[in-house]
Amino acid sequence: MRYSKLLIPTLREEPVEAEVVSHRLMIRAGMIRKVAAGIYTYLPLGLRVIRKVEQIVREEMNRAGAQELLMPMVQPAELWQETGRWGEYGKELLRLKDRGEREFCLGPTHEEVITDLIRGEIKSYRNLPQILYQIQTKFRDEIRPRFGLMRGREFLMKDAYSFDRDEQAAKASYDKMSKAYHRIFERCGLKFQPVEAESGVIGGTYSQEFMVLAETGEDSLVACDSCGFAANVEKTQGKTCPRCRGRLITHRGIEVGHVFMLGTKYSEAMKATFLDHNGKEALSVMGCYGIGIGRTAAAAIEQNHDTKGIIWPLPLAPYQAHLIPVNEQSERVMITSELIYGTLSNLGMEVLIDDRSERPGVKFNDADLIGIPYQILVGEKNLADGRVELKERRTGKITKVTTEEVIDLVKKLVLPDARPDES
RNA sequence: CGGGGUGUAGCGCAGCCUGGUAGCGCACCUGCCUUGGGCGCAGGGGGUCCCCGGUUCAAAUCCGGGCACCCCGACCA
Repeated sequence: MRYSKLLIPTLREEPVEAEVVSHRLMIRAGMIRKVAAGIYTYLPLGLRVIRKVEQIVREEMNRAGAQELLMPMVQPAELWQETGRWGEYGKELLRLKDRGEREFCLGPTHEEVITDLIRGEIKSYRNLPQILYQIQTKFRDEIRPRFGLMRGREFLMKDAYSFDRDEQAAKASYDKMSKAYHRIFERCGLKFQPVEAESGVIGGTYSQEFMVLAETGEDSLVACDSCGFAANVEKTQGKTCPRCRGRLITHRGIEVGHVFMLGTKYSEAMKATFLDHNGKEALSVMGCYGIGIGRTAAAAIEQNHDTKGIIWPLPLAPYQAHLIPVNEQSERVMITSELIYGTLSNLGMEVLIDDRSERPGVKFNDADLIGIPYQILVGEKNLADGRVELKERRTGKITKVTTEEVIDLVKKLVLPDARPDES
């Protein structure tokens, strides 16, 4: 894509409202803009990153045998009254009435809706297990939204729900999802730690949180230095590991995913039953599994940035290569740039070419801020020797090579991770 | 929801105490100039001073009420 045609409103100055680095950098890099407290517009660059996260999540959910569906954001009060959560959920549940004075809420989660679906459609053990997921906008009227996409009121979440014939089968679904989560966060290029956790308002028997390790994280977790046990702080008292009595070390983290064994809490309340192989009525055993999409993107920035800006892990980068003609008035620079741009694009790469009529310093600084992992600099200076520069954003390392070589190099660096361009 | 703070141009702020022509930097537009790290010169556009009410000859400024947003504490992907 051509920079001059894109809406990427970068800012030189620090937005004062933003406290944490991911929030600041997302605003400065022109990825998001605030509409109201905890409610944001994703600009083109931000949306591309969101789509990258979504796509990885989608691929791994599908690989694990989950099926994608899409449920409504507006949900009728009746379903919530059935489980008793209309009364329990409190002010975080944003309630509204339609023109006929019927009560609804904006969905903060979808156990009621999915259980309603399944009880109507699944009547036999032969149709179990079912794992269904969606990537959808949630609304939780948080007491105090903050930190940009890290804790918004409106946010994108992948939520999955499993239905099984018994505890044992449910555990298998749970393990499948847990394994998928490991793959997802690995593929996103994040350092993370699964921890044992409480199950909170969602209810259920046990749960695991997936924490991205970052100093600025809102959550604390403890990890054993000898046996690998890890838990969130509420779950563990004491300084010694409950498993092996080793030493527990505290870390900060950002909760990006959560897997729950729900048991029969919802199937019982909503009478989601099926006939087992003896023809006897039985309750579905459920699990639910969330991933904060925007929060994952924000966590990636918390973990990958420097004083100049964002350093995207390649799989989440809005573009894979950032081509900078240093002086767009030089014919030679432009011819070489266009050649590289065309060739890389034809190879299926996502290339951003900065064709703006800006001074070099502006382009360099914007490039470092936006944080695309590979920059290709084309300027008179090196072109005199028939060379261009390949700069790695993370290390700042510059390699001077010929045009043919840079195409070959970037191809090798980028294509093993290349995904089809969804836009 | 409690405590603290802010609301003036797209962004960052000054002006408010002591009422009297609404300002500065960045960004934006035009022209010239410049092109390897956020150039330079000249000209220019842009404001319900958060909203409602009050005091006053006169309110961004003083008073009352409301709203929004930010920060600190208990819940959550």
